[in-house]
Amino acid sequence: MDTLANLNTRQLEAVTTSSGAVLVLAGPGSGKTRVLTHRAAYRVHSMGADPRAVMAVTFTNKAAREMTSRIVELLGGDQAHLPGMTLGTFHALCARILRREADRLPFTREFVIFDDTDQNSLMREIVKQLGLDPKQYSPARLLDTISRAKNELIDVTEFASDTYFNEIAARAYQRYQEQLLLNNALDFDDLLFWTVRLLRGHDDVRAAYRRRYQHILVDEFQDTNSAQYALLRLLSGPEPDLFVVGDPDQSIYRWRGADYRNVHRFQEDYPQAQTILLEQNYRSTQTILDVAMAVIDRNPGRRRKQLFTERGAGRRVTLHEAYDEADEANFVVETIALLTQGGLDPRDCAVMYRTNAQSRTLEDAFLRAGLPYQIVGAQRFYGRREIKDLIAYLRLIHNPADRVSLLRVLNTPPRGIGDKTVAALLQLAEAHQKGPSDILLELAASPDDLFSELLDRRSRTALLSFAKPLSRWLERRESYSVIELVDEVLETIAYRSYIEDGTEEGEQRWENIQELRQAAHEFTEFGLTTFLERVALVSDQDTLSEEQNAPTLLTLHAAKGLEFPVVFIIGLDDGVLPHQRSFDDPEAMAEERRLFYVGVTRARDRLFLLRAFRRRLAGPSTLSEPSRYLHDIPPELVDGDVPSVQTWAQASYDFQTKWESPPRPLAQARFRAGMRVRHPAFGEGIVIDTQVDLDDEEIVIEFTGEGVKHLVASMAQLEILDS
DNA sequence: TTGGTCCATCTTTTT
DNA sequence: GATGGACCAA
Repeated sequence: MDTLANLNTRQLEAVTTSSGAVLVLAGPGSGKTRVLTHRAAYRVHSMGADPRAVMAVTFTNKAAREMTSRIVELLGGDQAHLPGMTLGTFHALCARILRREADRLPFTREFVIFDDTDQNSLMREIVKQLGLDPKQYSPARLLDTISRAKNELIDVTEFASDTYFNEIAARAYQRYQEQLLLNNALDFDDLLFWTVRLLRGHDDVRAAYRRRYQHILVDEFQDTNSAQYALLRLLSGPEPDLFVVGDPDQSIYRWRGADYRNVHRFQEDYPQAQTILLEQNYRSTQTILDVAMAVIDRNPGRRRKQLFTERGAGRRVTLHEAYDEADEANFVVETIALLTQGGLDPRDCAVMYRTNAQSRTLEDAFLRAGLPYQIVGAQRFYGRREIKDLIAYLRLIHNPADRVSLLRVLNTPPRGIGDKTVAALLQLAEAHQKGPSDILLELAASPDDLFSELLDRRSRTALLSFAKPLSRWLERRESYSVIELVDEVLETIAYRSYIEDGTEEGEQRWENIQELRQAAHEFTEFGLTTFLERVALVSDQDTLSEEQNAPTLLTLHAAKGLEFPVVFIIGLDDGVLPHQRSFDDPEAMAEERRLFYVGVTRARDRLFLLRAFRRRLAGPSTLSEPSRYLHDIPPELVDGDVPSVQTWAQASYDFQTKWESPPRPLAQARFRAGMRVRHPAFGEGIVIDTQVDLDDEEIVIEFTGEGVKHLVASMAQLEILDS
């Protein structure tokens, strides 16, 4: 094994520097993962560390997997070194600890993990219970407030009811926590929250984990939130071997509680910490790096990095203004087709966007062109209705206390259990101080004597049709494998005939179920608990396969940590990127800029930046302004031989002056089809079509030798020759 | 009382 | 263009 070969001086220093607290500030493409994996391997191989004492934390399972295989490779492909090394996401690690220590906690080791859909349905119920107006107190907003509190490790009793909204939120928080425990469920934030509580409250547990994890390594440190940081401090103890790698410029999860200031906090909390700066980039051309720096250097209050590469300048960045989002998508598809014809692998291309909604137009364009693509996230597999249904059945079998899952599947497929019957069941449960599942099971055991007077015949029959199979599944849950349970459930509830409605969509849904069956099959030896946990903790990034040779479509968030030879970033319009929801918050705006920076720095060789002249955001399509980031890019880095760049530059100039002037009244139509006109750049042409749009007129013109152009009357200096 | 259909609503990013 | 809520027929 050679853990130290092929490292530059800085990287070598990071890998071999002695124990203690070490902070590596690593620019994009500077070998961050490399340093991390080498250090882990070096600890074990050359310093004689027990692999069991090494813990490496990442944010996605994919990153964890990748790290595992790279460490294995470094250790000479010798799997024997790895057993016992702990590699995983914060959430997976916490889930593991909590299951192990469940007897000290207010839930059992069978707890389920609620995803956002589950959280939402629970909160909706609570809003109803509290008699709140869901418009004013939307479940999403309440959950957001609660999540933020949990990330700051603030529990219900500490939650400040300093505003009227927070007073309401405090009540919702209280209920929400009660209901979670009643369901024997934890949400994502709870995984971290309870682990910190556990370690803080139990000296022996804390001591045991500290003894166990002597060497801790953290990837993407800039994305840690307060709870995660507290957890790291608790685990690493007063004499840490704590190695964190991050880049504040790539911090893009503030909205999820991440706080890049943890980087500064780290330096304050560990005054002896070594800080190592990695600036040499092994990924991109210098042009791409220069574009990236030009953009990010405008963010205030940051430590500047001078990114450099030995790769040379490379090609200039291509800017393109499309007419609308369909045109934008077509440009992407056509360009990829062209590049592919030139010998490029389709899988070397990636298309990135700010919001998932933007993927639809792209998918359309790819489909129409008959070209394959793969997409990360969007409608996440485990978020699909049919998958959630089946998982809910499994979760219920695993943990009958899970009311949210029970209520989801109780009448799916429909079996005559409507609102009234559900209400009756819940009331009965309430009256007997039991969970609704317990009532169902008792009903199944003795249908006649119990509750008969409390439920009308219809409800009882309907409930029995669910209760009977449920009790049968519960009897079998120990002896059956996951796949056997899945098949048993599918069979009993006749799920196939329920979702296959003859449409293509139904067909697709059944195929998804088959895919889940396949996944369940792979978990035969691990059992239901592990299966459900994995299902709850997979992320979109984890779904990316490298097998398919097709371009990748993904959000800028999902792109972090990846790289592609050719990158398209679409939707460079103000309001999309930066997103309009961030406009009034300077911190959020700084994050939008970082997001763009992340996108740019994914590119190895070529970068295409696209925007659309008009775009549909919400409601009708409107004219859009170019993203402010485009103005920050030095013109000499931009490819000038794309004809539309001039149009774009002019348009952007005109837009600026236009938006600064007072709104104009509705435009008068000046042009008609058939008119001959002259344009300063395109020459003479014939008007094909015109349309008045609010304060302007759009004209489609066929220019001699230049083809068809869409222009706007106020911008294009058109001269009418004759009509 | 249930279950289907229709309509309005909104759509940032996700472990 | 999905998702939840309101409305209506059986």
